[in-house]
Amino acid sequence: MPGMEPETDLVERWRSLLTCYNKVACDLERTLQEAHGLTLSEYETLDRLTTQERDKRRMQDLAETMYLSQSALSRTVSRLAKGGLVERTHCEIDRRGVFVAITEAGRQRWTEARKTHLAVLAEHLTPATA
Amino acid sequence: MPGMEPETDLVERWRSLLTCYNKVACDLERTLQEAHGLTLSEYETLDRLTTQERDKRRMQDLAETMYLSQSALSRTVSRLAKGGLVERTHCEIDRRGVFVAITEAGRQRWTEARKTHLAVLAEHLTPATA
DNA sequence: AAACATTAGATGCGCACGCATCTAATGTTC
DNA sequence: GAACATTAGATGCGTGCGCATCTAATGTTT
Repeated sequence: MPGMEPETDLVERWRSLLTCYNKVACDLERTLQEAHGLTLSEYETLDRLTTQERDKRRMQDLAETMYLSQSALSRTVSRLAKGGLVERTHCEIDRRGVFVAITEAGRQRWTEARKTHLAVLAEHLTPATA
Repeated sequence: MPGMEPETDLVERWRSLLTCYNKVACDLERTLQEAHGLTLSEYETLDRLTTQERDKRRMQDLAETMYLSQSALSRTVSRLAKGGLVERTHCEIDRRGVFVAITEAGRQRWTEARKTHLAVLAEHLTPATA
């Protein structure tokens, strides 16, 4: 009898996703803040900016690869800019657009934070973690 | 050469977890709110109260099976109580403790919301979703 | 039993979030 | 080219969160 109780499976999968995610995210958030003064979103933003080869990214492109709402990303970039980890430059061709570029300080901060990030991840999801 | 690049794998797993979780959670949050006036946390709390057989649960026991901080759970239960979906009763033996019991209205609301919940889950994580 | 430590849960606080809206620039239509 | 629609990103607003702290009840020590 196929499809007997797929609901239970579904809910169970979701619950483990929920639990697992929150454990990791919470720990990451706390640890990154303590050790490097970065929010998880801030770290992830820097990460996108270093990983993707281009040195400049439009907000929009950045948004596509992220999980944040448009407004949340906007504010995250604002915070990073205020801290000097990122620079905003107007797009010449389309002056509505905004380019975001990581600064040297940003790259440095990211390099340090990366170790912490990896350590926390390793601690939580090394084996098969649902 | 074992352990060559476990870092990349680790980060990739995390990223997909992050993305997947946020998609589902965000949709769930929005849909549950619209259709039933429930927060995700509120729904999950009701879910714990109906699924676990006991009719009464101490805050502490409830907290163990959940992903929320103590304060967040406390406020979630407050909201549910204000809406009449849950009842708090003092524990006689240890008067610091608080029992939480789902009400008939709560059970009803949960029953309706469950359909929505399952539908959203099905929509997002039917196949192999990382 | 008086003083101290611990524990259960509530609450003040600051913060990041999503939604809706606003502003300014670009595209489109007549 | 003037009026309207659309688009990129910023901002007002309300909300739920975690952390730290507070309150009240229980345990423990002497």
